[in-house]
Amino acid sequence: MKDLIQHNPPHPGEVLLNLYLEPLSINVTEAAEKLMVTRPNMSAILNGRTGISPLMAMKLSKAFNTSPQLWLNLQHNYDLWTTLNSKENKRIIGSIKTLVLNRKR
Amino acid sequence: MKDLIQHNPPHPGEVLLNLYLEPLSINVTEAAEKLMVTRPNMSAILNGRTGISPLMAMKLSKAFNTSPQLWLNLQHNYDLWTTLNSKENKRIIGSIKTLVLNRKR
DNA sequence: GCTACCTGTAAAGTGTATGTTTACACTTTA
DNA sequence: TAAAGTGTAAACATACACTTTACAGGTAGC
Repeated sequence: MKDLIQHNPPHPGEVLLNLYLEPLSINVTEAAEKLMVTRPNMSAILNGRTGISPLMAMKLSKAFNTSPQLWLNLQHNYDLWTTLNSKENKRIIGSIKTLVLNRKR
Repeated sequence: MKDLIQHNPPHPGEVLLNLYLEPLSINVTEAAEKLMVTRPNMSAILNGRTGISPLMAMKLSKAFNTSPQLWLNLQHNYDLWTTLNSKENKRIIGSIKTLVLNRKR
C-alpha cells in the first residue's frame, strides 16, 4: 500500500447525484425536502461547493440505507486530496519529521 | 452489521496521547514543536476540546508513519457519536425516511 | 525557599465552513 | 405564456480550528 490517497477522488455530491438520486429519479428540490435541508444547500452539496457534515452523513445513511461512514469517508478522501493539492500545505507536511523508526541507529 | 457506530469511542487525542506520545516519551510541548502547532492547540487536541483537521491528519501520518485516514476515521467516529448524542439531532435524523427499498409493494 | 520546566486553559482575534432566508436569472416543458 | 426545476449570489448566524498572549498550578532540583 504505497498510496492511500486517491488520485482526484470525486466529491461526495457527485456520488450522491450519480449513484443515488439519478437512479431513483429524485431531483434536487425533492432531495432537499426529503433530507430536510434547503434547496440552495442541497445544490451546493451536489455541485461540490459544500461538504458532507456529520449530521448530513447521518441523514444520508438513513435515507439510502447506507453507513454514515460511507459518506464521511468520501468527504475525507476528497478533503485529503484537496489538502495535499495546496502548495502551502505540501510545504508544511514536507517539513514534518518522522518520530518513529528511530531504532537501529 | 447492525451498528456501525461505536459506543462511546475515544476522541483522537486520547489515542494520540496513549498510543503514540506516551510510548515514545514525547510530552505536549515537544509534540507541538514536532507537529508545528502551538502548545495550546496541541493541548486542546489531546484533551478532546478540538478535533483533527485534514491537515493535522496529514501531519500525524507523516510523524507516526500511519495513514491519514486512521486519524480522520477516529475523528469521524467520534463526531458521529457526539452527533447522535444530541437530542435535537436524534429528532431530526429520526424524521428522515428511507428512499430505497420501495420494491415489492 | 527559589527556580526552571511542563501543563492546562482562558480571552481575543482570524480564517474558514456549514447552513439559512431571500432573491434573481436561466432553461425546459406543457 | 406559465410553471417547474435549477444554479447561484448576498447577507446573516453559528461553529470550529488555530494563533498569540497571558495566567495559574504542579513537579523536580538547587
